[in-house]
Amino acid sequence: MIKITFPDGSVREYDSGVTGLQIAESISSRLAQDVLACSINGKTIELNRPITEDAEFTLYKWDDAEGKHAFWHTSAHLMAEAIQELWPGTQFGIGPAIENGFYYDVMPPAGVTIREEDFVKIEKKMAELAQRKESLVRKPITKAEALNFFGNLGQTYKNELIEDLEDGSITTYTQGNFTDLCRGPHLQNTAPIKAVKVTAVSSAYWRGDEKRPMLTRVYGITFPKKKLLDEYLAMIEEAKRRDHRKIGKEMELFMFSEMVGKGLPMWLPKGTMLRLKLEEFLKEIQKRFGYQQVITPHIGSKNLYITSGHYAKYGKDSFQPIHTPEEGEEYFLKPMNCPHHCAIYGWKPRSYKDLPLRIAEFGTVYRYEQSGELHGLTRVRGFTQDDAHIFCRPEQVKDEFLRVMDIILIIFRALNFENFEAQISLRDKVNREKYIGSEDNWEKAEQAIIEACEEKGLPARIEYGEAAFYGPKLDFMVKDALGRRWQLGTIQVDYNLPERFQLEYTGTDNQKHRPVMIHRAPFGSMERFVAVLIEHTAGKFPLWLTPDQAVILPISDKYNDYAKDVCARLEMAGVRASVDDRSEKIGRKIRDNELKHIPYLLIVGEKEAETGTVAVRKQGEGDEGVMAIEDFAKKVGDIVADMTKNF
RNA sequence: GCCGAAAUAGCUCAGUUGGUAGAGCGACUCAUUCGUAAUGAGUAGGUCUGGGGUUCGAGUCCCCAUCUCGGCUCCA
Repeated sequence: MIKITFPDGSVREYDSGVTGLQIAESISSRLAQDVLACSINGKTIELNRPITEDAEFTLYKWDDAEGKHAFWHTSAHLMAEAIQELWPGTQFGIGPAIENGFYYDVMPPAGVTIREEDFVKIEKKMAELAQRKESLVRKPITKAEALNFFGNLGQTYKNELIEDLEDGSITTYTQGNFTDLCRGPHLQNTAPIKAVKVTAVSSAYWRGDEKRPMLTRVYGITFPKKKLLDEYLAMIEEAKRRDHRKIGKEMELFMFSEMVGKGLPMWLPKGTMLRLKLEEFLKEIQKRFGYQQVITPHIGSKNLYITSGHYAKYGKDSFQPIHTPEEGEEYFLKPMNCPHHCAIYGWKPRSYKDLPLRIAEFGTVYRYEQSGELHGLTRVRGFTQDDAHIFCRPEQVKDEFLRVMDIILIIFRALNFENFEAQISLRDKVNREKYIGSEDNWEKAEQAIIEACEEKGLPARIEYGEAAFYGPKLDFMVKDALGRRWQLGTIQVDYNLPERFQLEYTGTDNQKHRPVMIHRAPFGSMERFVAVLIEHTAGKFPLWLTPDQAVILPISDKYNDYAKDVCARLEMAGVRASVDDRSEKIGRKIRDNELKHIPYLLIVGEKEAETGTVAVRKQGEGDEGVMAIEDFAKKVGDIVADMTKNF
């Protein structure tokens, strides 16, 4: 008999050799039906693997990450089997489960290219194979046997993988006619795979190395129920609907121009209004938190970046220097604001009484991102950081962290980012020689960050080895309505730049000391933040932020003058409104969603013109009745005041 | 940067094996003066991203460039 301990701590006894499935059956038949994999002592295994020792035991269903992982990993094998049947002679690379589904890197036989047109063929074959309910048979195999087996099949990529494995740890899994090198875990058979979708085909270098051959990467996703697949596809559609590039065009927020250059966004009037609102909002908060605004130039001399160390590190892969008529004189577009701010700090002697010194700037920076990496507003070559640098004494780090966190939390609350999490990036636990700064200061700062998160009640994940060489950091991620994770705000401690720029302050002891520098950007960049905000809200910005709070629609040309009058009176009362008098087809405009991003539609006609009123329709909520112009303005004003009272 | 796929009117897209460039929406004009998911008629808009080539003939086939998209890699 062996003792099996369940996650709730209860213990049951089973015969040695019992399988996960049998344990599930002993609990309930329903559970046995739903369960996909299990784990013993934290290691996920198949349901049909005999358990021969006392163990901590967990069952995984679809809702568990481990269950999905086994499901999709098995699906990857299933897709490989399908591809092997469709294109015999295909060589296989690796085929892991990923966050949403799985992929397999394959090298089809010469002359074959897998294209989108082939997806249905692959899906059908996979569904057909899944219905055979083939078991996945696990087999330990020696290294020599493995090399021989895959060598005979001509699977050179597999053999390369095997070379790196340790003899005795190698297993294969076989379902039907397909055998794959794999350590598992898997479903015990392919029967639960009920809905199959091949989602994309792309290419990827073998082992991510651009000098190695290029394999075809086929992406797919599978589900135990067709309904789940439909939901997933609906979610993808929703994501497309929310795409900030699409909404940005519809709302006329920003544009790109081939002539200006790729990755260089231009903010249109409405987008600029939105951005300026955000900037004002943050400036107001920063004023309260003791920041001073500065402005620095868009270029800096080569010497500045040699001092900062960026020249040595990034010179070649960046925008190339700007030359002047003077021989040998070089300037660079600034890739960050820190060196300029360091220069401001160093401009005059500083006392401990001056610290913390907080200098802020909406600083536009230019970085030569790889062309393939550019994406809408989220990845661009010129963007504006809501940057600030805090110069403080080491013992002030925690306090400053708390204050920056306050700012970030105010912003998140104001913009309804409810699902956010934090990641603390600390030093590697072992290799510490690569980090600059004293052990004492690092220790202090790392503790400060952890404590600050605890004090704020912020659930934070600690990642060791993720810190930059110059200091630990805290990043904020928000999850949008589709569960996608976005990195926004960041707070970073820096011991490096103060050192390089020889920044000092005079302490109470009348000695010179090195200040600590904190970089922080609550939005990250205006571009990326607006992109995330668009996708998060699907273009329905909070009323205080949206470029158009109301559009006035005269029911006919006769009331155009009245509409303009309404608009003027609303603007005087602080409501951002515009008139749309291009035609009288109000109904169709509403139906065609031409006005879908406008919170309030105000319809005016004879009755309204006579009584000085507007007929108010709140988008998505319906008619709110006829009200006096000033009453509507007050209503909007009240809503905005209510939204912004906590800022 | 690499691999692949696109690029046609302001927008969304169609354009069959190479044979006169299309639709819907939008814009404009005229009529209609209309109350919340479709008023009617008409007009204007395109060197089919740019440049070469093949061909009697190229939106369509080939080459090069640009930009966009999906990935890879990268991200101070």
